[in-house]
Amino acid sequence: MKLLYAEDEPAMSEAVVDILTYHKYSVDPVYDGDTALDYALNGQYDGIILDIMMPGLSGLEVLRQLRSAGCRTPALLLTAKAEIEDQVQGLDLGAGDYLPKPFPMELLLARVRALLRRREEYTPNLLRCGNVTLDQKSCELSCNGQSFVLPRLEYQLMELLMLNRGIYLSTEDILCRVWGYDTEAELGVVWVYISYLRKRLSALKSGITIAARRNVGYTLEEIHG
Amino acid sequence: MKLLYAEDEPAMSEAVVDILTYHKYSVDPVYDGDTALDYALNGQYDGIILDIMMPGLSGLEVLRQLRSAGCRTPALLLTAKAEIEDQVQGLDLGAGDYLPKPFPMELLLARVRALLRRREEYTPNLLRCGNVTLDQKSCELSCNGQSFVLPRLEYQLMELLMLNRGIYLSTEDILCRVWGYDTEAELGVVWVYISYLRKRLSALKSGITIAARRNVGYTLEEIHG
DNA sequence: AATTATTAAGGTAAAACTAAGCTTTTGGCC
DNA sequence: GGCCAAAAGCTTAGTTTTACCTTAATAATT
Repeated sequence: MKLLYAEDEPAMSEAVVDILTYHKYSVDPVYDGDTALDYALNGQYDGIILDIMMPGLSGLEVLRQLRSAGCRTPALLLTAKAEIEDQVQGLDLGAGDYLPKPFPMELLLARVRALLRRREEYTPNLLRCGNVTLDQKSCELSCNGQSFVLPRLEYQLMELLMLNRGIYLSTEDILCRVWGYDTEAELGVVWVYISYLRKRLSALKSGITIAARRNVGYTLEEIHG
Repeated sequence: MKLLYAEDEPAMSEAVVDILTYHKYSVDPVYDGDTALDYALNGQYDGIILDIMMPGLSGLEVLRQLRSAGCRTPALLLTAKAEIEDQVQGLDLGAGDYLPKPFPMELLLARVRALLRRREEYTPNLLRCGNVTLDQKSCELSCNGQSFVLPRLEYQLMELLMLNRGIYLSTEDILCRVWGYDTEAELGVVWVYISYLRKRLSALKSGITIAARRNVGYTLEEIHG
């Protein structure tokens, strides 16, 4: 589970990151509102924790802009001053929850769990392309009633392609975004995994393929005709 | 995609240039503010990355002067000190984004993509000459409903010609600007590619040709009469 | 032990380049 | 002006290189 955590006070941030990391969450800490907004819009998070009082955009403002951009990721607001007005405003903006500082860590963890549970109930986490679906929770690639549970890298590659339909992603881009920019792996592994996915898509008799353009990259494409 | 990157610290610069080049960006590295301003004003860039702390003009100052000169190229600011005041100032000056050092390379790449995506929304990326169009994203050369996807070198040559309509470009110039100033290739290869493009333009029954002037160079020309 | 990840090797088609012979232009010379 | 030769430009066919694809073998995890 990937969380975004915006908090300007370093000591506070470090403590919370430690506790969340210890509990197996993957946390991206940011230290101001503008960065938080940027990360939230460009990254794929399961939940967002926002301090309200921050340099730049306030947590409330970040949330407002996120929602108006169509982002539905559940959010939890933190604040030093437990003012009613802020609370109301935050909840109106679609914050799932609201936590006044200071708070015991147990409470934070409980809230985070609740936040993520709520997400799981409502969001099916299904990516779709043509007649193929990819379940982001179970990593199942399905089509025509059949399905595979994809291994980690195959899944991540498929997800990347599905999230970028119509955009050609270069081999280097893919390597960097799936394997990490500092990976030791060579370009060839991307070709190998593209090949694996193609095999699966054809085994499912899916209506989509991975199209390649020399010197450009790969993208998902529906077969028509 | 062409980027200008101003950074005074050599190790940092080299690392970033490497990673950007690897991802198919064409990067011009400069090492101080004055040079950055000069390049930005005289070159054609799709994006500008500026370190704030630099000898000579600071990144902020470069940006200020650029904007006041009417340059709208999207910019990304980098800085060691994540100071609020700088950030606000930078964003007010029309920097599209702001990235505090140190940062993970993935983040830089994500920012650059976002920066250029924003630009692409506004610019249609279509070059036109007569009844022929060249799509700078998909490399499609189109006319009368028909089209070719051009290979890399043919595309770059066509782009160069389209960007310099009415100007005669010498064979040496073309070799240097398409193949690179340090290429091993001989002049003849330019003639070969001119020939390829002429063949395509005529296959499309286009209304333009590549005109040659002995001892001068080549340019695109509309056929009339 | 089984699944997943990576490397290595061999193949293919497209793209890039070379070389050779051709055509056109230019300018000197009668 | 007309002729010729040299230079410049043009085109094609064939070769080399690159990028991509696939499979199989090996290594690492679980």
